[in-house]
Amino acid sequence: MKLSTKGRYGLKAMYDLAINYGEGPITLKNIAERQRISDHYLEQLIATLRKAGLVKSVRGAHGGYMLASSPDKITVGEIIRTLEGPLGPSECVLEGDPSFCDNAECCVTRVVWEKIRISISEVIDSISLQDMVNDYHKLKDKDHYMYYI
Amino acid sequence: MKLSTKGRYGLKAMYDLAINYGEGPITLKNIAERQRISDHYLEQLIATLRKAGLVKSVRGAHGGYMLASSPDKITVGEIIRTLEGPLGPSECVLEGDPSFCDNAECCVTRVVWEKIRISISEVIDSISLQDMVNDYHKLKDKDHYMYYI
DNA sequence: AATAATCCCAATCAATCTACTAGGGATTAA
DNA sequence: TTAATCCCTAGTAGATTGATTGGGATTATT
Repeated sequence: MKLSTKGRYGLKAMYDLAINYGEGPITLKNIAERQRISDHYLEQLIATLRKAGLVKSVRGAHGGYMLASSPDKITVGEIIRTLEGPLGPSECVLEGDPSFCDNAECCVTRVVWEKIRISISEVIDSISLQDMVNDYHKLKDKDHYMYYI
Repeated sequence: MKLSTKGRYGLKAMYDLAINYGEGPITLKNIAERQRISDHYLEQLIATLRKAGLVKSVRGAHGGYMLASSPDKITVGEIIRTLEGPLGPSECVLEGDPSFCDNAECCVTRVVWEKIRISISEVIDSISLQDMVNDYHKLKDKDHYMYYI
């Protein structure tokens, strides 16, 4: 019941871009260093986010990446779904196209999975990158000496 | 972000035992057939549940399994944790002993994982096997012709 | 025009995990 | 004694994870 590193690293990267929103393109290398992620691996994740329209890229020297829209317009849910696919603790309750199950109409166990899926969705859809940036500034103001990425 | 079949089959099996609570020992073969699970595989899951004290066994001919306590005393959370281990979308927020992270005190991403973990816990700890049995009876009363396991 | 910095892309791979299967031993009711 | 059951250990094919490798394309700067 864990997220893979796709979702985890991906959110870290998007959060990093949110912290640096408005500063022009941020290089992959910088993000990877700050977030301590293999840069080649992160490249693949960012490619997915770019194709999904969450991130824009600038090629060539002085290029890099930036959020495609402002941090308050991007939710944690969009990011995680883009990288991990439709959410749900079981195939039969996956968002969008739950795979068919003979018993779906009357499966009591399924009711449980559905409740779990909904509660996860509620959490991740209610948190925007801006919320995370706000948390960052709160933490930063409390302990000046620490590095909060 | 899916549960493995351990948690999914395990809950199905426990639900089956809850439906048949008070009827004496239920054989593994019966459970496996009703729930359409490989019996040898289910055996391993039930062994785990038995060692955790959620299920009692009766050996020999006419033996089988039964819940160790009444369905209202057993939650979905106990069952899933027993089979899947401590819950959490990321190592750093696992229940019980979150693995150490240099950044834990000030990691904004971690705050998100913590919220997900808590919301999942709230759902699974609030549902007992008795709740599932009640759902079963409600469904059964509505559509008499279907087989609700 | 040359160069260095960057993004872009496809293929490969070791390690781990998942969902079993195989094969046999121990216990007990009939 | 026998058949029905639980109990236990080991193996395993296939999928997935989390990368690594090795290049190509684009662009700012010199």
